[in-house]
Amino acid sequence: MDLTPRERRHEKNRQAILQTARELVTEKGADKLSLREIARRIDYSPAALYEYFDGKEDIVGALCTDGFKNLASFLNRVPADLPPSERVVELGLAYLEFANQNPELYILIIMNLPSGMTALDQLDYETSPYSILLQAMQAGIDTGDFTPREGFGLQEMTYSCWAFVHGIATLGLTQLSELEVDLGPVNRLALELFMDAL
Amino acid sequence: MDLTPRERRHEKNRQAILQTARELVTEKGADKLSLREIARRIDYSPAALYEYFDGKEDIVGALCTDGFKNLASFLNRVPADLPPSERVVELGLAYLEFANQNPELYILIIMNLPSGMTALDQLDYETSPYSILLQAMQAGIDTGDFTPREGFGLQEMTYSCWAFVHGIATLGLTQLSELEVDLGPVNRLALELFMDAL
DNA sequence: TTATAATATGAACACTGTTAGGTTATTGAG
DNA sequence: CTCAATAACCTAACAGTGTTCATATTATAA
Repeated sequence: MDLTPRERRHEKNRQAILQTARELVTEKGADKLSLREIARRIDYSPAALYEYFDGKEDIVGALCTDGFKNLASFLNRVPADLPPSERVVELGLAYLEFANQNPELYILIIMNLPSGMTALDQLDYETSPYSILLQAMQAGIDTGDFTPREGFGLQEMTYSCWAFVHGIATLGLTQLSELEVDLGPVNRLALELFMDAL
Repeated sequence: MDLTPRERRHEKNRQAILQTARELVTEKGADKLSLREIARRIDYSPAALYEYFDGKEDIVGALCTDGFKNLASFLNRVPADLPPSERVVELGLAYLEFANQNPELYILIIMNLPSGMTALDQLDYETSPYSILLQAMQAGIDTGDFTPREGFGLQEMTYSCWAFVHGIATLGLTQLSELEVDLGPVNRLALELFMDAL
């Protein structure tokens, strides 16, 4: 774990690049992310970035895995001892909170499947958003709060739930972004209703 | 309604540009859409496109409004005389079918709010996807199939329904695109379950 | 046929991501 | 401390991109 000064500098510069990229995305949108602009802001030549990343795709990839962890941390703030259906609702709202606080980043994450690593493949990550939800759903089934049906078991319930929240998030960020109404209460009601159906 | 030869030619060229743009999007993805490539394929100089469109944004915009109409036509194939909850399920599945048949175009449409014209603002269009769903939901309320609640009336029910289907669509196209499982049956079950909750 | 308006072009500008080759700075070994 | 090795960095260039403008070509209407 003890790094040489050189390695520390390297990591520092890497983070500076990533941080600048994040800023650029949040203030100008994902499509306007530019390597040359990053280089300008941290006083590097464009080519220098290739000492730290393989290219633009690599930087975006790093931004995504980073964002995923951040999202997971949002979800982990939800108390684990809530009744299952309540917990799932809170997980959904936490997910939506992340999306609303980091709109451009969220869209970037969603739209960018990190090259071969589908979100479902991150199942092994103990802290991955999907597996967090999966565990909560399992708990709900165990307690009898959720009733699995023919052809609609744990996987399908989790999938549906994820899709619902995901849909609310993207809809709010794209189609309804100019709507000034606070959809928080509505979303809570919708999620609770959805829980009743499971 | 009678157009001069010149106007006919103009419209023809416009459509050629749009058609080529569509092809380019569906085969290479929305982010790889290039004006110069369009020009190459229809044997025009890049600058000539500006005789027919104001620029790239304008072309993408046209592609979107066009796609919206196409989506609406998918929805309009759903029989109008079905029982409301069945009809809404079929509307959802038709929506998903459109998304799966035109994945890149669907994402383009969703991600591109046509400059100030929010999807909800298209409410006046008699044939807009949202208003089609809205009417179906209203019918469901009238027949007593859907029960409005405190703070969760027609608008909110439609919004939730839209979000759910939308979430399934985008999730399938982005995160689960490599999944070879046919999600059709699962989606049907999920939608039916959702209807029961309303 | 000719004047006018609509089309189309070529060349340029300001960008972008990426690569190759050369230069400077840092490091660890002798 | 010296010196070779390597990491870090830069300049310049290439191949793209969207967009603009002055110019040329073409088709239309008088």
